[in-house]
Amino acid sequence: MNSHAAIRKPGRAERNQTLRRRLFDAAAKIVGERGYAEASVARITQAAGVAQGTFYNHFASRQALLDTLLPELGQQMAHAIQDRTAAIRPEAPRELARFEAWFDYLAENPGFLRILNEAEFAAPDAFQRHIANIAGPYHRILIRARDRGELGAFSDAELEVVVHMLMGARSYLGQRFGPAQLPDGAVMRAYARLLAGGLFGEGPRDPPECPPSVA
Amino acid sequence: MNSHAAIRKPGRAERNQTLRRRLFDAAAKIVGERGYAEASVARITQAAGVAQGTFYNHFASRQALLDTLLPELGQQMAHAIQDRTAAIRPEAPRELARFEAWFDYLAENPGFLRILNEAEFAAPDAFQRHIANIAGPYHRILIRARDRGELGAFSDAELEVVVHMLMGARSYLGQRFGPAQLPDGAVMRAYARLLAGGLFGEGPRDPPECPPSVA
DNA sequence: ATGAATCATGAGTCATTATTCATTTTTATG
DNA sequence: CATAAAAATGAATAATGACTCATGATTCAT
Repeated sequence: MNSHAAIRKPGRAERNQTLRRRLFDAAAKIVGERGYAEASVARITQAAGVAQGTFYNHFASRQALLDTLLPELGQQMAHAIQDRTAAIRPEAPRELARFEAWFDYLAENPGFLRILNEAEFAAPDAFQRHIANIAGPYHRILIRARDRGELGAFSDAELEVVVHMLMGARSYLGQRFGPAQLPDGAVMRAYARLLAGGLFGEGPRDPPECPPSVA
Repeated sequence: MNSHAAIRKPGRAERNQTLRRRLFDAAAKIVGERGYAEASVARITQAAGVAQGTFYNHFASRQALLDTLLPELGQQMAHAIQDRTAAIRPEAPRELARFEAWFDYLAENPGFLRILNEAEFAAPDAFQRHIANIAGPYHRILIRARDRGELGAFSDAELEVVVHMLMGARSYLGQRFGPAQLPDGAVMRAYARLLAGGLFGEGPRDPPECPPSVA
């Protein structure tokens, strides 16, 4: 039914999808660079190259679009990290790989961290959904690792706390040490050391092996 | 010169201070409860019981007031925590006390966390200043503790990373487990365990000793 | 007390925004 | 091609908000 040449024949549904995506991408770019407050309908539609009224044929309201941003991009981020780390065992190097993948993702998607962090206030529902999306699977991963004997004896509730600690740590580190602000790999090393032996563990089990009993 | 009765004699300077404080407190309350966006000059002045124009006799602009919120309240918070933990030694229990004091402070000042976190976007200069105010001394404290031999062999740069990890962890935990949302003291226990032995430290030196291998 | 400086007031200005709607253009169908 | 449905348009609406300013009150030094 597509004539004989499949050159240009967008079709109404496909066209709608494309335009919706254009608006979404424009919003993501603006929010990532300048924040939610600057993402007015006027600016978004201008960046997408359509008239203001068009916006409301694709989204019920400005807030509706803003609420879509984080869940969608967040899933994208989660998949990017999962894909790179799912196969690694045991859990310790896998967790380090997740951490590294997070920074790589931030480097490739410079606007993401702002979209994520500011969402807590500019799109609270989206933010809660995202946190649940990430924390839930993360929690289950740690529980399984513990059951395999690869973690300390944390309870389920304690592991949930750990998950939020690690997420908070990533968020702050992402802001502060975004591109490459610290000498060499101090960020990775600090993270690895803290997870491997804690802050107060006498001798970290990295270069050596076991703490020398009393020293 | 105050007559013989020191009843009421505000004086211009003192009065100005009082009014400035009234505006500051009103803003802090509104921002803490409803966010920076809701803290319009109209609402602030109404809450403070003055006319809108009065605002500009005490602050150069709305943003100027918003920019003073976090640094001032942040110092207050820092002192509250310092006062309760400065004397504790060694560093491990002291760090735990800081953590506990943070949650106590949040419980007593419910608006603070929002003022802090949203400031990253609503008052970026103030936010950076606050982070520096907290991270700097914190970093020095950890460096001294390490030099006393109470920490693992972290480098200075690594300790800076640790500081930001801990700050991020606190921020996230504060949001998610604000009043008392987790069964008993799982938050404190998880924090203590992670700092004492890391996430992957085989046998944490707490209640049991080793997980039952396979179960 | 008096005049000058300081402060309080709130109505008015100007700019910005989300959203609607009458109209036009495009797309699909008979 | 003709017609109806769907989508695009952009000007109009209505609300909000930061900031200004002319006016009037208060404070202070003399």
